[in-house]
Amino acid sequence: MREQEYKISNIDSFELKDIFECGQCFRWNEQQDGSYTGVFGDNVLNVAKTGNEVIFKGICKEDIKETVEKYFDLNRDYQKIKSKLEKIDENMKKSIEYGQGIRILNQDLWETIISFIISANNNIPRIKGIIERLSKKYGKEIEWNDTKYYTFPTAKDLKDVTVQEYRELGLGFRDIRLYETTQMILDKKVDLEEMKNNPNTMEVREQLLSLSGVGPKVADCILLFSDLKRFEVFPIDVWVRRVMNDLYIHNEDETKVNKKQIEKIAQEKFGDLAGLAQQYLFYWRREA
DNA sequence: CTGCAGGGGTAAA
DNA sequence: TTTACCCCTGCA
Repeated sequence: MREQEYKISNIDSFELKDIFECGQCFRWNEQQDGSYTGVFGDNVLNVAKTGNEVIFKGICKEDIKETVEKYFDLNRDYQKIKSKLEKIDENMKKSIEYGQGIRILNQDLWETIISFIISANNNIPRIKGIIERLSKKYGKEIEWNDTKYYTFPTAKDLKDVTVQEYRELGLGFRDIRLYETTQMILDKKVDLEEMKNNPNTMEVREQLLSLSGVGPKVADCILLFSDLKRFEVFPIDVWVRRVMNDLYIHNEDETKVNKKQIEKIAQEKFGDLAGLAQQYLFYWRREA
């Protein structure tokens, strides 16, 4: 554990707000000066951007350059992906213009599973609150700049936590789901390491769906936002349903739009980049 | 002030 | 295909 710093100049597709507010993560918070501080793995990092320079600094377990490159997906050519998506239609072009600085983080699989189970039928401020309380109570403390931060608890950390204790943290009806999923993962009924090595996304998806509290939407978010990094999935929530209906389907009642129909259009239009297309459309529709 | 819908869905009926 | 679910917020 040591304080480190790393700077990058002239990086494309990297805007703090786009990355941290596009709905993929819950543990990054904006600071007074516009920078963001967050916890991931055993790291506490602050990210600031001034002009065309991005500065990462904080407590980092391994080498900060490698840590940052992996977590922020820096080795992927977003420019190339975006220029491909832009050609699809005017809507896609507009949404990419709006969220041009998005990068899809490589978040820890276990943390992503638990976080998105918590996200079900829930709103962001409350999701963030629950995750903070969970980390504070069961995670590991890391102090930096006179502030205490807490790592996301591991499956082992949660081994003996009861359903009632989850309820007291404010998890609501998600308490039992968190408990059951933690046990399933500890018992290796679902093997997370094996998943990362399995190139068959639909097979991995099925395994995720067997976890308590993981339905189609949560499974797709996990596939896209975790270090599984499967860009061909297309998570459909109320906002995506809304934007897809507005743009391509034009049904009078958006809540009645068939999921299969949305999936078909997404597959045809965006193919193996559907996940990223979804993120631009989602962010654009929700924020703009 | 009270009542109620709705929020980045899931599971069970 | 429909409905309840915990908790919080916004609004009638």
